[in-house]
Amino acid sequence: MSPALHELLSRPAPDVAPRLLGAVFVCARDTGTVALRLTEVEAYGGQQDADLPDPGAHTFRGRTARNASMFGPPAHLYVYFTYGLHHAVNFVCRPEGTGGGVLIRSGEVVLGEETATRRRLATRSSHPPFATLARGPGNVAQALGLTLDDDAAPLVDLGATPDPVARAREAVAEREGTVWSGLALAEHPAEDVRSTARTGVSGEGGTDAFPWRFALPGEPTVSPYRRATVKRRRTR
DNA sequence: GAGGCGATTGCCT
DNA sequence: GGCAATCGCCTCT
Repeated sequence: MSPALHELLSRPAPDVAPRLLGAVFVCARDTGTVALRLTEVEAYGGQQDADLPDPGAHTFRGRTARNASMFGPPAHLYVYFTYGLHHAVNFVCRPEGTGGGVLIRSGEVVLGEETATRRRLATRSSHPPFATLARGPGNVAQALGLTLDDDAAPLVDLGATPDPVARAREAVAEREGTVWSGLALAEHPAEDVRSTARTGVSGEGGTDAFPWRFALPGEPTVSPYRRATVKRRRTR
């Protein structure tokens, strides 16, 4: 892979995340190819020796079997399974070798709309509106066809171009018939980026102390903000 | 070895 | 706005 993406993802996640908005994330699978123009991401920091320990991150309590890939080389995927039914995907970052990542929260489907729709219909009773095909982390993973099998998979660097969508299309054609994931960066960073507290993160990590959710304003594909669910004791 | 609960989603009221 | 669904990681006993 060329050094550009690797160099970018070697930086701390909060620096990387806003730069990913507008980039195009391609996942080519046997079951179809889908590409997303990223509109919403969240940064998750490294462990104790990062500048700012991140209590909202999976890395916070150290390396485990589940989060091992987050401590691996940058420019790889970290896919995890949660709530017994959803997958979510991160790009692994590496601030000073402490682990970290950028959660892909939402994107606009720019390639493979039919495939994405078919995958999403597997768990829905109604046809998903276009803007919701990849809105929310669980929906992103489902639309792209990502599962735990894709954890630690490498991210192919498709370069930085003025037209990442076109670049993604070219790459899909070039690599027809193979299974791969890749990222085409936008040549220029998005000018208008909104940062807020992270969605669904409980405790201190979900407050304004960590304004590490980044989104493109005005995009219909950006997920609504939700607070972390309040813990309720099970009543037998 | 057991139990709590999560970087969520979609349907129901 | 409430809450069920559903599984496995992680913590504590």
